[in-house]
Amino acid sequence: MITEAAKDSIRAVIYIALYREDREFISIKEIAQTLNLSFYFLSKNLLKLVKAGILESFRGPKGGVNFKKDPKEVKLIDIISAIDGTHVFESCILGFKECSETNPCAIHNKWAEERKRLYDMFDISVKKLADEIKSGDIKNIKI
Amino acid sequence: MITEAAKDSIRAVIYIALYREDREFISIKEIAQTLNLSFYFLSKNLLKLVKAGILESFRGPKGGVNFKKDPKEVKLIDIISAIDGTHVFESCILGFKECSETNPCAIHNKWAEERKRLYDMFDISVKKLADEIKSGDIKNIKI
DNA sequence: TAGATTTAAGATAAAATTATCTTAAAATCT
DNA sequence: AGATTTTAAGATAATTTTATCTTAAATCTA
Repeated sequence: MITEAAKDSIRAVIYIALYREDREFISIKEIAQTLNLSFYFLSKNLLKLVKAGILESFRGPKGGVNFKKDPKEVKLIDIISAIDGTHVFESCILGFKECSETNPCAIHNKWAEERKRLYDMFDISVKKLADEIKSGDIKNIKI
Repeated sequence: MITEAAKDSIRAVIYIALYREDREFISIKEIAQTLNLSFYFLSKNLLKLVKAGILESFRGPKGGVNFKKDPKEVKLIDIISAIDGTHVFESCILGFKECSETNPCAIHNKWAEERKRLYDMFDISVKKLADEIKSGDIKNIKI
């Protein structure tokens, strides 16, 4: 559905939103350790978010990453888009180049609805998610 | 979402349901050529369906594959299950081993609903799909 | 029976994803 | 200034998925 790279990145971004508080930058090492992720793999993936303009980074002691865009404006779908692309949400599930309402594959109608729902599921801002978590709307939450 | 192997296999199985008529076996070569798939890759994948008891096969001229189970009893989810497994439909989208109602990840509730819907989307028999196609309920269909 | 056809099985390789390491560059700290 | 910390960039390798080929086994046809 989404790659490991996208999963890790989503978790990292939620972590940043939750724990940045008034810090300038959060080190990738801290994120990787806390979330039990590979520092190497996470570094590469977060770099993609930096290049996509979602995060900014800073080198040296006190360095790390943080949001460049306001987390209100960053949606999970933006993370997935920067890491995996959006092909999954836009294309035929049986792999046909030209699959549409007028020229459908055998399950076009069903999948067309579901892929929209999936897109909508990820069309939620990191800020909103972080707020839900902070407010305790979700108990025993884990990132 | 599902692998290329699963996509190809679903298309092949629909093809068999549509075009087997009263033939004993349909050759993999015919299927691959008609659906524009790799004969090699398709052979390997259909063999998995044979081993899963969904199809049966026969060697030699007049050989090929055909349903072992009644296509009424074969659902798309069974194809996906035999090729990809059902992990996608059962597991946390952020990759947590123990993600549940009482111990949820940040998007557990949303994903729990969507993955059920996805499962249900594939919980349709090949016979039913083939009938929908034959009856013309779906126009300009392509397999 | 000999040759042709078709799936079975396993070897090999190409491509994509994930994982790890090394070196460089930028910033900080002493 | 020199050592340390941290991201950047690129090299390398492991794993998984996809793709292709070869040989074997089963079956049919002539």
